[in-house]
Amino acid sequence: MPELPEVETIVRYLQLGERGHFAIPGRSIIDSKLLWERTLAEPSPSAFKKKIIGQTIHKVDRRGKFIQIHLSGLVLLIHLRMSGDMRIENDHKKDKELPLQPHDRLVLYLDNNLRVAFNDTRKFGRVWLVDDPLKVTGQLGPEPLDDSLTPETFHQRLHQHHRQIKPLLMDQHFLAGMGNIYTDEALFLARLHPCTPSDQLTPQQSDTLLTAIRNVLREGIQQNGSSIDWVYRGGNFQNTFKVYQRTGEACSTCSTPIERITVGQRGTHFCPVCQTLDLWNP
DNA sequence: CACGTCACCTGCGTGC
DNA sequence: TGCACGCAGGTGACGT
Repeated sequence: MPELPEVETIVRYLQLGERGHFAIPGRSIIDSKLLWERTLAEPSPSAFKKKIIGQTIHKVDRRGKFIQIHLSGLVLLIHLRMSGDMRIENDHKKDKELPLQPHDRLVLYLDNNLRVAFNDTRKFGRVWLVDDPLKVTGQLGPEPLDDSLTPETFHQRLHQHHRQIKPLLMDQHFLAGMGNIYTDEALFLARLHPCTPSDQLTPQQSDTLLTAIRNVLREGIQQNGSSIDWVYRGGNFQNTFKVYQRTGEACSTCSTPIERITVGQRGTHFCPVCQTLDLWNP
């Protein structure tokens, strides 16, 4: 489910709640419930409970695909992996607690009767409670939407590797936030074959690629993310996919059927005519 | 260093 | 209807 735009959508939801209700900044945490132990990467379940109770939520932001909930001196980091989601709701009326949902893995109880649930069907998601978020996010590459990443730097970084462009873009050490959907979409916009060696891009192609990446991410954020599971949140990006999961459909540019191949063990969608692999390009 | 394979998990769509 | 199979938005540990 979540790539950068979906994580950004969730972060905004945690910051603002819905229609002005359910915002979590300013609240304090009065209890926690861990329903699946392996969800918690760090620290131990008992230390987690002890440390998190009494903490105040100061702000929520994002680094790559990590949600960062800044507390009083500690930071709660959440990675949604494939199927994670966050939900804020009214916990109880009087003494009766609302039943939890299937696949809820961790629940935080706030001081105003709200509860925040981390729900994760496939159990791949992870949560860390640490003093220094860089312990977890320190090795991430640059934020693609940050202006400090210039086209020149991006081009240089591409040329520091000799790798297929798609797996490189999805490598979180190289760039933080790209996933399978947005990478396929960006490569289509930039007219680059997913297997193009990263050090063969011309400065012009690198520039076009960075612009394409920023365009798909911004569009994704504007549409509140992509997935089917996100419809309730207003996510709409799936309706704008040009290649992802459109195998066999006509390319929007040249009408050639979109192809699906496997690159780096991931399903990869592209137009074989618009996205040619020219290994001899100047 | 680049790349392949497997592991971690559950659920859904497809085709027999 | 039942069932096997392939596939899924991510990542990290290994082996070559």
